[in-house]
Amino acid sequence: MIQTTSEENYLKTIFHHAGISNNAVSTNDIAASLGTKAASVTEMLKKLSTQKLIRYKKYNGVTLTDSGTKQALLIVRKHRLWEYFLVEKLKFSWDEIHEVAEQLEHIQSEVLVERLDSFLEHPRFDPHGDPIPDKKGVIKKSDSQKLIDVTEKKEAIVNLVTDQPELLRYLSKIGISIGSKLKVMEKNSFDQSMLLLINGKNKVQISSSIANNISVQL
Amino acid sequence: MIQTTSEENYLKTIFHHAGISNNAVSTNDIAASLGTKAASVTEMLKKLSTQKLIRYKKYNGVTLTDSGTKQALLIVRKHRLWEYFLVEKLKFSWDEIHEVAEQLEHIQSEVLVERLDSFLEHPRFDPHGDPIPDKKGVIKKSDSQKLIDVTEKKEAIVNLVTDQPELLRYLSKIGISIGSKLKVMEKNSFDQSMLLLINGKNKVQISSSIANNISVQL
DNA sequence: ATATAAATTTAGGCAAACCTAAAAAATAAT
DNA sequence: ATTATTTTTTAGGTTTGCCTAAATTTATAT
Ligand SMILES: [Mn+2]
Ligand SMILES: [Mn+2]
Ligand SMILES: [Mn+2]
Ligand SMILES: [Mn+2]
Repeated sequence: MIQTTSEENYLKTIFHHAGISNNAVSTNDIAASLGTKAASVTEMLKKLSTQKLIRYKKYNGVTLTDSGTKQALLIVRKHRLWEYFLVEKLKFSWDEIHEVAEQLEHIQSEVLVERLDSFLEHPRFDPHGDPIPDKKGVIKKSDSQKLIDVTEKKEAIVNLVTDQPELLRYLSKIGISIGSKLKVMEKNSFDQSMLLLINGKNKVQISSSIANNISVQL
Repeated sequence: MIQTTSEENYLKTIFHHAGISNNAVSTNDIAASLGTKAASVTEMLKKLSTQKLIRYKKYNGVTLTDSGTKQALLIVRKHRLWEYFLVEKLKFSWDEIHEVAEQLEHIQSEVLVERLDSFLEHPRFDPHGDPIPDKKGVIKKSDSQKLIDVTEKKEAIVNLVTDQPELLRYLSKIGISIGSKLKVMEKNSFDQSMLLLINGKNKVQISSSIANNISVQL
């Protein structure tokens, strides 16, 4: 069954909130993410429920069924493949791509996704470091930890950042990208801010909210 | 002002029916093309009219305004650029691309269109030979005539075919593509069918309805 | 010129996806 | 254990884009 763009956006949002362990997601959280109102969410949950894409019991939040998860993974796959395309082929910067990918992810054509994947030579991560699910919806788990949890004096490689334009532009400005080598010079125990040495060159002080949106591999 | 997908489809349909000289287009023709009913068309015409995209007078058909023409040309530009992309980069065949391009043409992002155009190195014709409007909406007119009008014994190069999947698959089967050299061996004056020599190799008999959907340059 | 047919518009409804305001249920605080 | 707060659902509307059926206008045929 083919979903509407709106239904797809709900599935994707539920997927992102549920995390790997498929926790129940609340009506309010969905509404907040989608910029709609709780009443609208309730309506849509009923619809998705009759389509067996979610498990919904009044007042109890929702979880994705296997079928719903599969659909959500396909949308995420498309989103990330298109983001990779925009950066690698069309020379967009990583902060310009999300909105366009939000549109492109809803293009309905199985063959298009697979041809795009081949053309891009089966990328495994999008420009922000997020893993791209394969055709079957399998995601490669890379071990990664938040920069904020890295102990002083340790070195680490950036492998994932949050896909938020303002953050991304800021990171570009201070010279952080996927693959950057960071050394944690100092951690301020009061406000959790950090002094970083980036690629062995520049020292930059970052706040905890920045450090919270960067993940690294040691 | 940003148009809905539906509004864009109406503009594009009016554009295609109006031809170069921007003739008035009838309600019924629009309905037939879009697979909707005349009543729905009338409704939409009122809406497009208040947006000054068309000139509409009850019972008199519609014409595009300059603004409407500009919008239509942009949609056509996007459709054809995406078709070119699908064939040249993703290795689709020319009969598989129209439906996907119908979706892609509605992606809203000015920068995307221009980056795509650059990436493709500013193609001037789509895979069916249709001209791609430039950024300003200018279309290069190539002189071209219908194969059905070519006189016996003349040779000609295929430069445009109608974008209809069944036709395209048939042409592929008999070995006709853009750039093929055709020699008109015989014209049957009874049913307008033709015997063609394709690229100096194969002789193929085609009906008038096929010949009507192929254009050539002498 | 008048009757018939075809094209177009109007009137009244429907489904999707949103909204606000009010009611109901669940949670938290005294 | 009540009361207050928060969360969620229900009820009733709106907009967009579609529909059918009926009315109106235009075109065609006798
Ligand atoms: Mn994104
Ligand atoms: Mn991303
Ligand atoms: Mn096409
Ligand atoms: Mn085409």
